[in-house]
Amino acid sequence: MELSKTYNPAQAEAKWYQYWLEKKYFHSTPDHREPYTVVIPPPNVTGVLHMGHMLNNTIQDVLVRKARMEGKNACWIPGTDHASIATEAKVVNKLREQGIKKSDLTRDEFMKHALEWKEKHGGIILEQLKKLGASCDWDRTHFTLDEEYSQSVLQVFVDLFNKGKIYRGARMVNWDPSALTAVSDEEVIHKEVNSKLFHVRYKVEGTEDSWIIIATTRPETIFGDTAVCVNPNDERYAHLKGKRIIVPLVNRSVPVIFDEYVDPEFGTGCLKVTPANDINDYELGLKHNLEVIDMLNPDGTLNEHGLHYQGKDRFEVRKEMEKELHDKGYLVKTEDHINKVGFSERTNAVIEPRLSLQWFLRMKELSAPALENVMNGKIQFHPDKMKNTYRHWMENVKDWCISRQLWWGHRIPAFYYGEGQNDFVVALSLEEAAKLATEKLGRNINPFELRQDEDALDTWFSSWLWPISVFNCLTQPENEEIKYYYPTNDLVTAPEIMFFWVARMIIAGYEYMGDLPFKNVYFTGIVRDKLGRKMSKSLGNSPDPIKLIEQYGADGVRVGVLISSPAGNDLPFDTSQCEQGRNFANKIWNAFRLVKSWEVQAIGQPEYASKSIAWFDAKMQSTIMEINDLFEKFRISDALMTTYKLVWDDYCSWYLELIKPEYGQPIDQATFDKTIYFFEQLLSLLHPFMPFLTEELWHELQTRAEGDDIIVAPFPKAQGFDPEILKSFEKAEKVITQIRTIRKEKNIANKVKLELMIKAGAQIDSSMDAVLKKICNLSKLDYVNDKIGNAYSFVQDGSEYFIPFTDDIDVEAEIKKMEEELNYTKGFLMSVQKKLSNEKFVGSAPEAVVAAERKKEQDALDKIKILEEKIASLK
RNA sequence: GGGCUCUUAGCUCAGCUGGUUCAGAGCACCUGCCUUACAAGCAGGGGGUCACUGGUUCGAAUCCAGUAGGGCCCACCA
Repeated sequence: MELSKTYNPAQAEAKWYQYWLEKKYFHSTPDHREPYTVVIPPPNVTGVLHMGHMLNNTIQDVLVRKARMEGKNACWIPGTDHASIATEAKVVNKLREQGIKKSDLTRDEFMKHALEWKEKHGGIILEQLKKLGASCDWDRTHFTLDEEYSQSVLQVFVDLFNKGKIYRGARMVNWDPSALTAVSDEEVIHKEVNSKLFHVRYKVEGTEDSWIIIATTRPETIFGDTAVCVNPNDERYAHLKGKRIIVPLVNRSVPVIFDEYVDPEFGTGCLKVTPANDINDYELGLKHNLEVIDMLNPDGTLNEHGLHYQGKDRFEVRKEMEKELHDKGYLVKTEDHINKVGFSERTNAVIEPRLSLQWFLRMKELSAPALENVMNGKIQFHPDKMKNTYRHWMENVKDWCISRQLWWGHRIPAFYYGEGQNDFVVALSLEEAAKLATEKLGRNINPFELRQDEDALDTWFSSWLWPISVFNCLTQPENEEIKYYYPTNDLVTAPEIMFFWVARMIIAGYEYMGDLPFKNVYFTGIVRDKLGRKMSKSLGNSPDPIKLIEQYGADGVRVGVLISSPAGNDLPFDTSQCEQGRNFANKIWNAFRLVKSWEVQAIGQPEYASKSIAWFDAKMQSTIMEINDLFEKFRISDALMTTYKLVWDDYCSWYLELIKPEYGQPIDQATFDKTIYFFEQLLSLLHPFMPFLTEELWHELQTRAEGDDIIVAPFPKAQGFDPEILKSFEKAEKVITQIRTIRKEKNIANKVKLELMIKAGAQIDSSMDAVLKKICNLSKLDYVNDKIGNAYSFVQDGSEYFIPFTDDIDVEAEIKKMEEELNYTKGFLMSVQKKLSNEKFVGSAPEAVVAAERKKEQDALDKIKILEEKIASLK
């Protein structure tokens, strides 16, 4: 059958993925082998694959496949995250389109809709990962809202509550008025925005015409003002001591308070205080015992305190108030101002500080072992410098607000028996709660008297248990699986979620397992477009990964995303990289076509072939050492590049060209066998990066016995090798390049045979002569004692090489070329001699270094001598 | 504002504890080639005061200090 000139990925990909699944190669159960475990960073259940996932999961698959080939019991656990805010927002939107308001639904009804949504869209992303070749154990797919998983989340909540780590309290939280929920500090993105600084005058109470001017960016919060604050050292306002101020529009009388918090340099040095709507003002309020007036509804509109603005959104109010304040003579001036505003990561709404009752987790003590064991290297970060960022956060860790005012999530297992702030118990079930309440109150409490907390837990409060709960350790303690697979080995994730997820998993690991959750954390970079912008859906600058796979093949895309993506570095992605990957796949395919085309016969092995085999074997062994070393250091891109060069340059460009029989000629058995063996070794090295192509060729090269598949073939280990062969070959390479250059410059076709005469220098190495003869298409290779006239010549490693003219040449040009080389060598010699004449250098540098310089000097002198003689002879 | 980090070829990056792995790789570029594995290819080639300024040293891309400019994280200046 005629083989296609190019590799056709689509067919191979479908075939082999199915094959691997059928053979259960991805499936893992505990056995006697060393485990190698990776848990996937669970993508949003309703998400679709983007380039970030591609990068992240390709790296994981490379690690997992390599471990599997190394004979480890590789287990890569997939799954999805319920992503409460994001998913609930999607469901709410969808319902709105259908004319259904969330507020019209009961919690159960809403959950039903959400689950339907999840059934419909859930897990698309996992199907997409299969296209990429991800070798996850799909039998172990988890979802953070699954029953058993949920059970473990609630158990942890109850446990931490009982340990006194969880408390409920009124706190200023980041309120998302769009999602109607509190969000954590980490979910708030601060951005600089252009705004206005409004200078508004407030009248001093009891005076006719005495005013103070306050600068604010948020005039609408005037309705919540309960004080005016100045710096006690500010002379300008000393006269306000004991005075009260009338807040404009509302005509509320508020006290003047003095606090060093106020910066006299900013604005007018006079601050309006709205404790309900600003975190700093809140602190001031606590300190100075101020009244708290919240003028905002949860959805960001003004409430009854907003008077005639009631029901209008805060931003609309700001605009209208500018006019009203101006018309009524309160607005002194406005000036442009740049300030930072917090936006919700999920909904992009402007975050409002809001006072509310929330649940918190005390972090300080809990996080101590997590900090310690990263800093002491028990858990390693790649790149290592990420530790610094981690340390900074951990040392300043704040309590974690774990409640969210959402339904799509784990409902907080707190049950209220009264209206008081502390009239509740925490338990795993209603019955248990009733029992506890009965004990607590000393009177009988029935389950139906209890009311469960309406809030759900922050999504990260479930994902922080991921490496533990995928093995059901909390619900089935000490089970075989957790004992076998935990701690997991490597975690591959994005630096953005170092605090959200990585840090908290480490915390949970030490708290619940008494041990680290993973040994290595590999931080990928952010995938950016050509212009350096982050690839995102909203910008529309992210290519569809599935289309890319269709276009370039999964292997091509995998190579494309890995080829220039060192750990921790951003990946500036361009589809041309996938082209490079596809071309590489094609190159390998064609190497296979060549090998496949040979006819094997029982003939003797030529010397050039045995030499080439010896060289390539040494080259491959030394490169395998390098590759394994790079893997150990998690330098995945470099490992790929090193493999790439071994295959393309050394195997295809050098080795195959060397041993290739002339057209139509057969090849000897020994050489053929070795060539196949090398090919198989290379395919094995490539398999983690390019799983489909390698499996395809593995089976094309030979008919295989049952179970002889590359996915479980041993990953090559370096054998010993003779470095001298590598050196000899390197020298030969230089000579070959010289001859090729002559051919090109003199326009001598490759098929024209040439003669080569060598006047050997002291360091001549003739071990590769057969190779030289073969690849340079030489009819003759002889050693001579005297120079050859009428020949092209060059000097390499102290020996002179001559190629007798095949026809007339330009002598002048030859002389000119040699004179140029002579000049360069003389300059080089001078610099070396200068160094050697420096007594301090000779005195203080190590002997080896001085000796090396001396050798350089001698070599240069030799070369100059040869060149001068040559020029003379040509003249 | 604080902390961390970076600056090497047109682009993306290697260069460990200062000296033959010292100025490198891949891509891009230029010049020849449609040579029966591969033009998604082959062969050859050009290209960098290693951000800047000082210092330490016989010797600095490499160590130190400062300057400039990026990036990331944290932070309550209305």
